[in-house]
Amino acid sequence: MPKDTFLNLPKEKQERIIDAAIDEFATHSFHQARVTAIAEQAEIAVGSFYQYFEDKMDLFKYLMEAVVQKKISYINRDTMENKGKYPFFQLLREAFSSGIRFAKENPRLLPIGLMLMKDKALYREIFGEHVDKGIDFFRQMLEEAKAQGEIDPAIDPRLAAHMIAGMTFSLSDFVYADGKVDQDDMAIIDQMLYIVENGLKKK
Amino acid sequence: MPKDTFLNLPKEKQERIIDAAIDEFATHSFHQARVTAIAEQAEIAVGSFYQYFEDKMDLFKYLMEAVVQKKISYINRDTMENKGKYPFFQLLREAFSSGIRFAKENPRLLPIGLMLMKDKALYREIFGEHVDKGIDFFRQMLEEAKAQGEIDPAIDPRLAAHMIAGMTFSLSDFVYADGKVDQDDMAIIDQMLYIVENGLKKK
Amino acid sequence: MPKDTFLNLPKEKQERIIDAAIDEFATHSFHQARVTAIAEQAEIAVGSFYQYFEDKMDLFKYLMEAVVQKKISYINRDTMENKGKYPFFQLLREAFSSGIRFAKENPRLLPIGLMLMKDKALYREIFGEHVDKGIDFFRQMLEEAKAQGEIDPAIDPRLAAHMIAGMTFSLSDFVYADGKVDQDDMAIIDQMLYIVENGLKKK
Amino acid sequence: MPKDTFLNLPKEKQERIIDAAIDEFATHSFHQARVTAIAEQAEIAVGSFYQYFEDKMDLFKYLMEAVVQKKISYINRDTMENKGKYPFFQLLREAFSSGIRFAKENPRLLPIGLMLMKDKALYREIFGEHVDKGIDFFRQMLEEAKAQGEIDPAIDPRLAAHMIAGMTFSLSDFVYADGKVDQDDMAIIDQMLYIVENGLKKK
DNA sequence: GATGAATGAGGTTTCATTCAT
DNA sequence: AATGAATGAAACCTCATTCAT
Repeated sequence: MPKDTFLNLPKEKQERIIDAAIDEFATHSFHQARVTAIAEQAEIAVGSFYQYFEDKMDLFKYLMEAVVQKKISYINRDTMENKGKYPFFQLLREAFSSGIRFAKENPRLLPIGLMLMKDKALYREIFGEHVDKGIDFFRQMLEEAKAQGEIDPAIDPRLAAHMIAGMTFSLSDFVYADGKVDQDDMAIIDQMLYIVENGLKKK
Repeated sequence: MPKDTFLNLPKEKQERIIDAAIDEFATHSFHQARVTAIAEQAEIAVGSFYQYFEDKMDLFKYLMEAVVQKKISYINRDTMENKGKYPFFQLLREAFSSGIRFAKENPRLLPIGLMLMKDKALYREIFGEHVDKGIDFFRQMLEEAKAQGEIDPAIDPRLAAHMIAGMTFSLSDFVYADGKVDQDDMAIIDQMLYIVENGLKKK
Repeated sequence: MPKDTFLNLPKEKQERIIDAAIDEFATHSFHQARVTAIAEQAEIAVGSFYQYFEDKMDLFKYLMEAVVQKKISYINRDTMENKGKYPFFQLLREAFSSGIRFAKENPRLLPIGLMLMKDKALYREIFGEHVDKGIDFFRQMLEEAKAQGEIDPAIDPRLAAHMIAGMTFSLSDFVYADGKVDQDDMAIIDQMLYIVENGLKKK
Repeated sequence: MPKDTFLNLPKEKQERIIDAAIDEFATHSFHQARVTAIAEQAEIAVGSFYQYFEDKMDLFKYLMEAVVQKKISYINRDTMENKGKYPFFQLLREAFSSGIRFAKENPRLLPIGLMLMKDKALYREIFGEHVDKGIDFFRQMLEEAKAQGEIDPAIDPRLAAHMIAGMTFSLSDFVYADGKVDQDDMAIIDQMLYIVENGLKKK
């Protein structure tokens, strides 16, 4: 919820500010990140910063919401809208592949997301009490899949959801650590899915 | 490397300080954590803190090393020493079960570990350049298992190692989020292993 | 090298700060001098101080350079530029008289200069390795005068330079200790020169 | 005025402490000098320090008085006692030569003396209001010499005293800067005296 | 008398935020 | 709306001195 002053800014300027913020938060924890540094890199006056945002947290929240939006934007719309029609493992494949595409194209956002994910206090401040939407998302999918008989009835959806969520982090880490994944990315996803699928599916 | 002054302190006092430090680091990032708060909670003078430790980082490093030691202490010694003799999935089971026991008995250490794991700069400061021992550990195990024909030859050990490492985090998270896991912990591990085993093993 | 922020300040404010700094450094050694005291006396916030200067040393260096400039400004320009044309003892007279004028008109700067002169480590930090420009200056003058046959060939210019440099301190001290020298200042210089001249000149 | 505890200490220990103190004060201003550093180097406990001396200043004063005593001890006793009988320039020669001997044999004391000499506030704290005994000493000598007709009646004893005192500093500096003066020291003194004598004596 | 841990006031510096132009 | 100086509350850390054994 930045102020209107920010939203009325020319897009180019908005982007300069957002970019500067991303750079700062990508390399510093929320508390270490300096408003002054952001303003400097964005080539705006510090005072202006406070005409655009309530305070540092205000910008950070805005950033996080934007990140979430962006991440969602990577998910195939059709898949999104017709979730019910697709088999579980195909949805999972879409989730992973959108995740990896997002990670590859927005590498600077990864460390911010990770940091946030691990700082529960911060997370709660931003997304409220209910602590992990990602896990819930997978859990729901798993429960439906279980109901459809797609996966092994012995599986505890809660645990499996945690595992899968963890894997998406692994994927990100993997991409991030090894830099540009020039091999066939799909091959990686396929392998991961292959493992998960073998692990979960009904026998 | 705390100073001798600290090591000569009565155990009870040492613990008070360590406990206070854990509490502070569990709820604040390294930079956000305040020496003063630690001193206050431990009921010592700030000056005393600096007679015990070089500075905040010194304490943090000490804490991290202690955590690593403690974590290692949860691993069954026999398993540790005769790694070669056991089948891969048994070793994995031991790794998971020691991890979950550690997590359950030291819940306050989890957030610190997670935070550290995600702050690469801090991690490097403490454990040096070689960035992820955990992943390396699993990778090596996987390569040997692959050579032994225990796992699917199509598996990329590097990727699988990332996945498994990610899962240990999931496990911790799971334990942490749900608090005291009063159900049969082993059942959880078994389920996770069941999934992983089905995913990885040679068919 | 204060920051631009300082240089852009209204002269009046700059002076208030410089004055406060001089007062503080005149009565305290560099390490004893407190930034807070300077800020208080100058009636600025401590934070402002750090918008003007990098740190305490930055201010001190600036001050010292300003002092040197000011001291130089007291030397008659013509004498400065046509050094070669004037006889040694006339140059010396000019050096002494400019020194005494400087001392009389800037009494608060004296103790700072003296303190600096005696703290070799500090001196080096500010003016670099080459430790005593004043002495070198006199030595050079003496060597030329010796070559011109103006002074006794038995004189060791190095020693004499030390002596003369020492005397300039004496002069300053004299002025400083006795406060406003209301007697004829030139008479003092003349007497000093009379002594030195009789001591050095060729017989 | 150290406490009796100090004076009762075995000479060897007293010296270790004094030496450590000299080293510390020779390299740091009074305020920069650390009691802890002195205790460490002297291999005594900090607590012990405070059983020997009231505080840091107490030690410093004691040191300064010891230095003065030591300096005096370099002056030929006969010269001291029969001051009246000797001609002025011979006394001056004795003063200079004792000074140079002292400087050469106690090089570490020089920077301390210089520092003190330039920190009027400190000086006053230690030697009381009357600011410069050295200058007074020379002034008195000069007045007597003037009365005896030994020196030029036009000379102002006050100024000349300042000059001569300044020169003793020059001498010290000279010795200190150039390290071990292996040339004939007396030659240096003679030259200095030659200059001074020619400058001052009655014509 | 000796020890060295304990104390806390005080100093420097940073930085989010406000203010005046 | 834009600017960037001004502010002052912390934070870290040091060290003279005291205290308890």
